Amino acid sequence: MTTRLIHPAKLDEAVKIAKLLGNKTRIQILYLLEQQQFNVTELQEILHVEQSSLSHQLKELRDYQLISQQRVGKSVYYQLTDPHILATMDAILAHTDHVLQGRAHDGQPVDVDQEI
Amino acid sequence: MTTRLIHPAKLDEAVKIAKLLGNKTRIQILYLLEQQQFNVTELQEILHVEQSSLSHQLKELRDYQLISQQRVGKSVYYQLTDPHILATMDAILAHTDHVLQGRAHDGQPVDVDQEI
DNA sequence: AATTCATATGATTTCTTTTTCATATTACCA
DNA sequence: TGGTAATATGAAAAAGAAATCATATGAATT
Repeated sequence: MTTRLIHPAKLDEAVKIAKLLGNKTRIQILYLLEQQQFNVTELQEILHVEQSSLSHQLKELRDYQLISQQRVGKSVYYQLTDPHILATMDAILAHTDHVLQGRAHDGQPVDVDQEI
Repeated sequence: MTTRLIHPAKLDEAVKIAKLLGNKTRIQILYLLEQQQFNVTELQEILHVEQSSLSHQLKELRDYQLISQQRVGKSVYYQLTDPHILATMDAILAHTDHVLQGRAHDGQPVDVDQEI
């Protein structure tokens, strides 16, 4: 019987993506930018993350080319570069639903999104 | 315009899953167990990971109920508990392909899997 | 041109994850 | 029953990621 492993280069890449998504702030940023573009101040207010910290996170997403910047006067707007990542995020969120459903023993439906 | 955020509980869960997949050994374990069950020694040999280290990784996957154990004599066999995770993994691997294709400038097709 | 607002960056500190080491547990075998 | 093979576990060490702090940059405003 022949056993397959994930090819090393592919594996590295997969781990990188998963790590990027393995952070609250970064997931929320992607989730927000899916809806529209935001500048850094707006993201800061929505996410309650400190300026520098947010900036560092944005850099990670930029470095991986998931988002891109565009300067408008004093502010910098961010948008999704690679909508393909949304499919991956959706898969994770779908799994999340699956898990939350499965573990919700009180029969209450799980509230999925939150308006702000 | 109304902006949506991911609900906190869901977000936490999503981050957990993503983190679990954000590790070479753990992804490979899931990829292997998708194919068949393996005991710890077999996994060790295939993955070249030290016994204790592997055992700790298996525990994480167990704790999150992605895999389960079954003792057979002296050895312990592991299997996937929640095949739903495979959809998530596939999405990540698909994104990986997308990225590797995009960055492959030499026109060479990217070798995806590896037999062992 | 000096000041202020928005954002970025590098270095340091703090927190988290992973590995390693030593030891425990459980089953099999002589 | 004592020994050994397979796996698990807790604690400590090492490696990695995130937050914080101080400062830099770049555009607007006075």
